[in-house]
Amino acid sequence: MRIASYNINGINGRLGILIDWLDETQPDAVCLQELKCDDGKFPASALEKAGYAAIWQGQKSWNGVAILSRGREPVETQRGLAGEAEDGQSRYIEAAVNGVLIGCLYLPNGNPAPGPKFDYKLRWFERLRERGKALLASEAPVALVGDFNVMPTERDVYAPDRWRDDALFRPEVRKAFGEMIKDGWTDAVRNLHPDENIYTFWKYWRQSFERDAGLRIDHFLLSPTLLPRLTESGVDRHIRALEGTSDHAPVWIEIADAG
DNA sequence: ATGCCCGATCTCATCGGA
Repeated sequence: MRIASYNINGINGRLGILIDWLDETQPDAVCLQELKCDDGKFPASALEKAGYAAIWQGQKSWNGVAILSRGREPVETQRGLAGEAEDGQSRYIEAAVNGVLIGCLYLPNGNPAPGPKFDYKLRWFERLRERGKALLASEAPVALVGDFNVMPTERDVYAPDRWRDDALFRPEVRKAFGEMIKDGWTDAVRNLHPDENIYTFWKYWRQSFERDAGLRIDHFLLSPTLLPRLTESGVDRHIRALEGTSDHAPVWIEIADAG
């Protein structure tokens, strides 16, 4: 079973790229972030023609997350995170797909830091952590998938010293990610490739992709009950090279069938 | 130290992204 994550940065503006990539790589489940469209403008019928059922949590202009499932309906288990009643930002949706519980998330960017946006990021991270604890306690096979907006280690940044004070790399945020690892989650891609420089995002500016000046910020956190089935991971870098593409590349993992 | 490049928006400029 292939599970992919893709921050598409505007789903309707890049629908052709998305459909072609689905046809090419045929992931079984896809977590999308930054839809940048409200619920009514989500391209459900085009995706259905491509063979994918979907659930989504849209929002006009910003944010927005979706889970696609190839050939079967995702069974929604939650949308949004508890703990902040006034939160109108669409950043979390969760569903069971083929026996795996998948939480699709788009963690807040948090810049500028310090400031209210950074505070919101840290609160959101804690709310995710709480949801994660409940999922771990269930002992279900779970993957928390998406754009975490954090580089967990120096290896995940092309130039760490330039990012020290950034909301994606500040100690508070890396610590929050580390707390989830302590809770029992495993960073799937890093687990398979401990010593490689792997990036999933490159700025549009200054020919970042051509220079491979990237960041690894799109992650898969696996529960201990799912981790033994992890076999492979990769980044579809050729998608980032296309004209009119997102600033993120799709990332994927392979999960073996349940024993 | 700042902007660069992008998408969305009732656009001709601003915000948010990371």
